[in-house]
Amino acid sequence: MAKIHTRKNSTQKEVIAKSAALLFKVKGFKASSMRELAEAVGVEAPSLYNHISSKSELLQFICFKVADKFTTHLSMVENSSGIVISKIESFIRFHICMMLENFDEVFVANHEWKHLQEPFLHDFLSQRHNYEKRLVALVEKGINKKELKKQNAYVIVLTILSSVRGLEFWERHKKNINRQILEDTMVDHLLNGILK
Amino acid sequence: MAKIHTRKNSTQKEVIAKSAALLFKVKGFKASSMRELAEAVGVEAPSLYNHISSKSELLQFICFKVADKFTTHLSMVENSSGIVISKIESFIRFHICMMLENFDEVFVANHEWKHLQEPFLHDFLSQRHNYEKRLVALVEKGINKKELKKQNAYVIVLTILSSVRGLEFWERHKKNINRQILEDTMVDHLLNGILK
DNA sequence: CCTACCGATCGGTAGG
DNA sequence: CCTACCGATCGGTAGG
Repeated sequence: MAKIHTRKNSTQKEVIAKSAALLFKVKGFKASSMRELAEAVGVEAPSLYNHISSKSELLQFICFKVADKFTTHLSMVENSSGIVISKIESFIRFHICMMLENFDEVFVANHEWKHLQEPFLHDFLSQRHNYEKRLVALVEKGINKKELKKQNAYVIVLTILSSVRGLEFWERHKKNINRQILEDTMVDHLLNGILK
Repeated sequence: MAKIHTRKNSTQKEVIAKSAALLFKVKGFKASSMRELAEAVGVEAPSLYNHISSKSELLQFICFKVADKFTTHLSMVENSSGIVISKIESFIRFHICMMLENFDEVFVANHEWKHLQEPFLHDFLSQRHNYEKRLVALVEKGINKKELKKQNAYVIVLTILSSVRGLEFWERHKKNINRQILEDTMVDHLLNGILK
């Protein structure tokens, strides 16, 4: 009985968070009101507070769920066998996949994190910084092993991360182009630029 | 006398817009209050309305100033002589330059345009769409002339635009790396990925 | 889950 | 350029 109660609560929280991600993406965190969110969910605004403690907590929930997924995948890639270049390809394809399949949440994590409250803001930025550092280390490993051209590893990581993030602008054109062509063209462009 | 009055007004409006760009960048448009802006400028909030008509007008002013600069430069590139690849290089370097020298305004135009009111929102998006279309045409011309690999031109434009926009994340690290290295590494990475 | 409601803050105006 | 102020809206609470 207690178990069911808990499960039902967390499910409803996830329903709210899903609506919140869409709303925050479209209007931005600050411009989204709890009354709008309540309407999207189908309840009155005060009822939301039976499932969440604040508007801010919703943003935390969304941002850290996204951050965890990226971190988890990177750990997997790091621990896998294979050459560096195929690890980089795997990480690029995962980013593209996340952009296409969890668009609202990834968008919110990318654009609205600045509205996180401390200590969550610091934690989030620290996680992101650590993520970038691990990617730089991966690229440097590829350079040392002569798999990649000798270039500034940080700039390369910046370029790759930015490019895949740019799929935000993709949404409008989703129907006009095949996903596989998108993914392969992008991977090819990004890898050919750094391959030896 | 009338001339001086006009000039003084427009100057003060530009001072306000400059402070607004910084504020909107740091806190976002919706989270920035006119009282904060007034404090940054050094007056009381109602005094701002002697120089601007609304908070929204400030956002328009910033966004369209940026859009105009990009459009103007692209026209120049299109009308210049030379091979396509050097036109693309010129456009990449101009974007990098804008990111580094008009960071606040470009950031706001990139992130806060969604808060523009109609009909300005429609106008802005239409300008941006037109800009992208002209870039796609340029890349396609390069492909037809066999200067570039045969690939989907839109994905290439998307990748390049996103990469240079990614310099937003650069600011934090400005002091740690030489600007010329940044620019050259990025141009090299992006061009080598599409060169034949 | 709801109705009723509160204190804070917002963009902007009146009037000088 | 200022002081004084307004109506609207916000996130969130009380109480049932």
